[in-house]
Amino acid sequence: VALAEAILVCLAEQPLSGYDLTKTFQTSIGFFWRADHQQIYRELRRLRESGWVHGEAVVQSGKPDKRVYTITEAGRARLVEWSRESHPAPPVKDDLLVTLYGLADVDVGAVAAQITQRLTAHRERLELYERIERTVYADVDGADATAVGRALGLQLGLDYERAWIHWCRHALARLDAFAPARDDNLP
Amino acid sequence: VALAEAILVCLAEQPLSGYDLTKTFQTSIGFFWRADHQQIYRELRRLRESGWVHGEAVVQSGKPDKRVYTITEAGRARLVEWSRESHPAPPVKDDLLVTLYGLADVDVGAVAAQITQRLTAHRERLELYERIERTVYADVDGADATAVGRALGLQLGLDYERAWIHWCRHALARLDAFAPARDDNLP
DNA sequence: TGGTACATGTAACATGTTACATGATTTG
DNA sequence: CAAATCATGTAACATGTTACATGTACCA
Repeated sequence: VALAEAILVCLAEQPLSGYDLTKTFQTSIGFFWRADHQQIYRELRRLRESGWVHGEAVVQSGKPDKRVYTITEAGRARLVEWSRESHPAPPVKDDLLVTLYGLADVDVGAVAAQITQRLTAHRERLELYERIERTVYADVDGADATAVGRALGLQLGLDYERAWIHWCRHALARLDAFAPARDDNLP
Repeated sequence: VALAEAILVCLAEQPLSGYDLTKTFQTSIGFFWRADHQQIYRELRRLRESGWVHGEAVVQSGKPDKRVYTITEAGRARLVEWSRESHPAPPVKDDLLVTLYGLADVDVGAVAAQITQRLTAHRERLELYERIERTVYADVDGADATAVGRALGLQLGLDYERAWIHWCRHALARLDAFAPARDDNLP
């Protein structure tokens, strides 16, 4: 039920087309909530029906026409209301942890290889966040709500990636002692 | 596509009924993959059709009859195959972070209150994990695959909860400086 | 000539959630 | 006497994923 509100959050900042939203959901807000264009177009239809956004066709030359969506007053009200509702921590759901749980019945070498993959991915993600930290949030401090909120989001990302990196290293050491790694496990 | 395999992991250890599985998915494996009874019964039907499990009706006296599921050889093979596939990190999806992203357009006090709620929940979860650590995994060290896998899962849980607790405290301090807390924000 | 960016959608399917449905036994 | 536990399921709906579908403009 939160894709609707995530879209409203984006539109509260500025009017955007479905295409623009799709890109936003791959980067900025995408760090906290993922959605692809199919979901976004479907949800925009509903938001229109609910009266939380309205769309205007914009004719462009050289490019296909687009439909730019703007949040309505009802949409803004909905957003504030939603922020007051309860948002419990989403449960962890992770295949890798399931393979670990069933380690006796799976390929231990393959699991270790997967953890190595994760380690790389988390390191890359951390570097990305550190770059963002240096470039975007280098100065802001006593700033506006948006800056504070995003700096906190970034901080969580940094903490999160560091915790995972730490764990991956620990897990690899542990698994390696248990079943020494061979390099032929990867597909 | 992983609920099927999560069920197979459980059944690889021991035969279980749908009801038993439901309970397992609320605790042990439930820390890594959540599912309710509706999903489990639906999936068991498919697993039966795929030939990965077979179920036997067990007549009980005093209690309703039950259907106990056992993993087949094909099921075990599937599990090993699955463990060799790629398991990329699941994307973060969290309402609270969306409210933070849109902090300028929501109720800041309510967001702070939500973070307080989270802090409490993560502390409780951490205590639970620490209890499990003391009681269940106090001794095991050079042990079998299952023990190693579960100890690693537990370690991740501990790291994860600690990272969140750390962040919640930081976030509350930051938000408090920005917009001093009032106690009337909760519903 | 092929790839990427722009731009919007539908259809089918898989997965997850909420509600409904039934009924015995045990525990407080 | 009410609630929880045991035990299994269906139905409807919401959400997420994969594939299909179309067409222009620009760049190498």
